This record gives sequence, structure tokens and C-alpha cells, in this order.
Amino acid sequence: MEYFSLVDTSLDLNANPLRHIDEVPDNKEIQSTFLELGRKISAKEENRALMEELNRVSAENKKLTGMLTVLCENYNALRSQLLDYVSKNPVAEQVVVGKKRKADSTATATANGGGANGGGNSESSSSDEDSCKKPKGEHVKAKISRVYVRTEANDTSLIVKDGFQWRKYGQKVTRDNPSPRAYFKCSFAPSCPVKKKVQRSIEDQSVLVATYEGEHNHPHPSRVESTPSSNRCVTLGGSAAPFPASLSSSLSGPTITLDLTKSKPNPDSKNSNQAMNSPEFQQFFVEQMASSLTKDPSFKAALAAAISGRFLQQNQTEKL
DNA sequence: CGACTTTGACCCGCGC
DNA sequence: GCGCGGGTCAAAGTCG
Repeated sequence: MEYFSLVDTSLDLNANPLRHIDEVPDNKEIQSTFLELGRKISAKEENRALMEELNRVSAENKKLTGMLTVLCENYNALRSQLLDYVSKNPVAEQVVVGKKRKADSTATATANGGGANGGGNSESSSSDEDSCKKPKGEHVKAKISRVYVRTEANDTSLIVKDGFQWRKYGQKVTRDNPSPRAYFKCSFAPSCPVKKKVQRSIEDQSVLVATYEGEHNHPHPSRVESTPSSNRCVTLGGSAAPFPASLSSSLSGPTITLDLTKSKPNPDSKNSNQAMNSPEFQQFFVEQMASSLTKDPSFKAALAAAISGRFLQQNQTEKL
């Protein structure tokens, strides 16, 4: 339930929170009303309307808060079930292999297939496939996570900005996908073992599939690059990805989706909670919220209405 | 001039 | 053993 510390759930999410301003007659009408009926009555009526609106909004906020609570509870229940399952079935826990040629290629194939589901913006857990055919005698060396990033259609670069600094060390055209695959190492290498592969989804060329291998053994260098203008729709999962929970915000729609179901069953699952509580995550979250809100035309309209409404009210009180 | 990218060559595991 | 294909290396090029 840490999420409540991150998000002010009492946010007024009404599309048109100042509806009462629209309903109130325009300035001249108000003045004439005042002249005819006197100040006390209309002031009382306005007061009552405001109170009703406030009650309505409060009730809505309460409802939304309740829904979020249920959502979080469900997530926690599911996660604990998953952890139980993983602890009872050690095979399922084997997420990755070191020299995992076979397993990895299958995983990549499924990833591309997974990209097809839901327009390439869904994530397929890499742990399932990897656990199926485990080459003999191989040990768990690194953790793999997969990230889908929606880019501009004309953006040909294979750059997934996740806040970390990467050094490209290779590029290959693979057999199952005509678009080249780029290989990156964390720029903190060799002290940091994390590698990243980035390739366009075969199904949706506007979607980049980034596969992270390993875990960063250093703090996040900067959050500045974490919200690039070109990469907006990010789905994250796993350990090497910057955040354990999946976040997505889309270019086309100013929505923020906290996909809590896609968090990987890390044996050290407390990491995800720690990351969620980390200031970096909170800043990232707030940035995402802010950028999404500023892109929302209805939010802008509501804001403009609020400001103009405020001026209008001030004018009225000054005139009276 | 240093850091980073590009790109062809090389290495290595797997399947036949 | 050989060929294929994914992954890595490293020299050359580019950029700030």
C-alpha cells in the first residue's frame, strides 16, 4: 500500500470540475438577477450549489480512493500468491541463464509475438519461456527483463532512454526480424554487468523491444533522461529496468497507467517496494503525471476555466 | 582529445 | 565436421 504515499489519491479528477461556473448565468444576467432578487438570495443559492458540488466531488474522490485501495489489495494478494508459487516451484524461479543461446532466442521470438498482442505494447514475461528448456548445468547468472517503448513512427534510432547511460558495442540484423538489433553495455561497465538489446518489434515498427540483462550495481545516474520526448510509452518489468512496476504513458492519449500486475516475481521482491519508495521513482511518477496532465486538452480547458472563473468572481465581488 | 558510434570480422554454440 | 546465426570485439569514423 506504499502507493498512497506516492499519489495524492484525493486528486480531483473531474473532467470539468468547475461545471458550476458554466451553469452560472453570465455576468450581465447575474447583475440583473442581483438587481431583481437581491444579493442575499442568489448568494445563498450559489452557496448551496457550491456545497452540493463539493459534496458530489468529495463522494467521487472517496469512491475513486476506494477503488484504488481494492486494486492495491488485489495486486498484493496476487503477488503474494505468485511468490508462494515461485518458492514452491524453484524451476519457475530460474529467470535467466548466462550463456542462454537457445532459451534467449525462444524468448525473443515470443517477445516479438507478444508485441503483436495489444499493438506491441504488452509485455510477455521472459521467465516463463526461459524456464521451459533449461540447458543442462547452467546457473542463474543474470536477470532478464523486457521493456516495450513506443517511439515516433519516423524515429529510426534504437535508443531507449531509461535514465541510465549506455555504450553501444554492436549491431546485428537477426534472422527473425529485418530490423537491426543494437547491443548496449552500461557505461559503468566493466564494474556494472548490465547489458541491453534493443530491436524494433516485428509486428509494430514503432515499438522498440529492449531486453535488459543483469542488475545495475550502482545508483541511478540521473532522472533527467527518464522522460524523453521521443519515448513516451514505456512498459517496464524486471530488475535491470529502472523500475519494477510497469509505467506507461502514451503519446496519443494523456493517460498514466500503473500496471502493477506486471512486476516480476523477484526473489528479493522487496527491491521493487524499495524502488517504489525511492525518491527517483516518486520524481519519475510526478513527472509522468505532470507531463500527461499538461498534454490533456480537457485539463487545460478546466485550468483555464478555473482561472477565468476566479477572475470573474473577483470582478463580481469588486463590483458589489 | 576523449567519448561515443559504426561496422566488418571474429568467436562460439547449436543443429544437421 | 561444417554451416548458420547470435553475440562480441576492435579499428575507424564522428562529434562536441
